Amino acid sequence: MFLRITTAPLSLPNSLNDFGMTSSSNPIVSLNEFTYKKGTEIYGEKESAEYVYQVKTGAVRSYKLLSDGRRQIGAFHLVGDIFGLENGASHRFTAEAIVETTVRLIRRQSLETVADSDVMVAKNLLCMTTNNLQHAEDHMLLLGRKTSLERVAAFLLEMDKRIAASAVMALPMSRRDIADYLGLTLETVSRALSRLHELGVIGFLGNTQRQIVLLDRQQLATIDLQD
Amino acid sequence: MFLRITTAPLSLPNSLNDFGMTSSSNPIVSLNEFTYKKGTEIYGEKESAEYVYQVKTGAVRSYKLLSDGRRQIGAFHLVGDIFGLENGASHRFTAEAIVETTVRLIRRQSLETVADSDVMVAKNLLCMTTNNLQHAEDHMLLLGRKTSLERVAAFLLEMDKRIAASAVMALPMSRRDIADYLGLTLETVSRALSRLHELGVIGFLGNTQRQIVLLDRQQLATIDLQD
DNA sequence: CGGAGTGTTGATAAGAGTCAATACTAGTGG
DNA sequence: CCACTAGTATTGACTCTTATCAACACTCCG
Repeated sequence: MFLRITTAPLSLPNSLNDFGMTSSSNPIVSLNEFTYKKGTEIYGEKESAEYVYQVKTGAVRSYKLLSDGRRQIGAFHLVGDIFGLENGASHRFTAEAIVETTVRLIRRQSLETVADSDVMVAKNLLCMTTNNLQHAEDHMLLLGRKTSLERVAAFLLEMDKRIAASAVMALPMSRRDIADYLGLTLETVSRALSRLHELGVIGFLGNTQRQIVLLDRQQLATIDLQD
Repeated sequence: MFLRITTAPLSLPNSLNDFGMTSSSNPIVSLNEFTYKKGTEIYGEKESAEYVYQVKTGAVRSYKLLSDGRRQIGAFHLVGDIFGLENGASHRFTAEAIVETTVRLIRRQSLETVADSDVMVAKNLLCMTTNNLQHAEDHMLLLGRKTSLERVAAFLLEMDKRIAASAVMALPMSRRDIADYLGLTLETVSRALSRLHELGVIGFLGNTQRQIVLLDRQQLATIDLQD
């Protein structure tokens, strides 16, 4: 197997805090780390949801498949993001590591137990679910009504908000991943990026095609029509 | 104004129960009814969310608009459905009555107050939000990856589950509404329905085009590829 | 260096959109 | 009650965006 198991330090970093747990409210929640190689599955659709995950390093894609192989990526999970949070017992997406990825694991059951008594934790669960819902709602508008250029512009702006360490954005995902996120083909994504390049809105850095510089955020925002 | 205001009977019907409230847990939550005429707005996007709603009779569409008028309907709310539940302070959709519609109103604040103390209510809020999330996730797959025929088939099956009083389904919404829900044009929806009619999968009842009979659910499910 | 994986670009096809004509339905008022 | 009208639905002809198929280029590894 490709898994490397390590025990987390006892001084909690920030994952439990993200659920609104204070050090006093819950002393011991199983907290481990796993590392997944590029392209490996973290969990499958309809598998029982035993853990909730937080990305420590790397990037993850969550997707659904139709029976003939068509794929729709519902979300990308980047460093710090929590994913795999389901209310029912089973996962509604398949999650895969896009690149080598280390995640923190929280047992779902321990989380639920705490939520039963701690209203603060319960509220945070609701808040996180609501954020996911809001993202899905915005994405429905993109998938249902935006043109290919608008979709790619929206994608770049979203990633800029979430990744941009500096002016340059290092995308972990391939053109195919972007296409399956935006409901397009990889060729259409490539053409849209070329077009934005011609227009002087974005630039490519170095010799890789995944390092993108946003030269004109203003114009990108104009291309991506807002609601 | 088009509003008719009535006070609800003191014996709670089922709306508060839907939030997990027992008669003992909370005696008084403001509970009123409003009636909206066909086509009128119940609330607008970005308006502050003062109430949560439950459809008593009628039907509601929730949608987002792009600046140039393109519309994406995120959900239809039918009898019994609760909508307008936002975590943030403001609505993320515009809600309109599709036909004359009566709703029950619950003050958002009173709901929040109860949720702070009553874990049961908080859990029900989470559960409802999760159901909305699940619907949005499934709809992303439809919008991103399904063909027009698959979308219309999926729509009919969804409505069949939710409306079908008998074998016949009386759709409250127009072809345009269906189109904006499925990310298509009304012409494409009409053609898909005609095609399903030719194929003997559905039938039209009486002299209206909105009464549809599902003649072959099996084949409909085959057309709508599942994940 | 070689080969697999990834990305770009071009030619063509197909599905859905647009525009337009017509039919059907429901609501209005004489 | 019927005729008129506005709104809604269907269908056809044509266009356009995006998908598909294919060739080629680049990059990252071993």
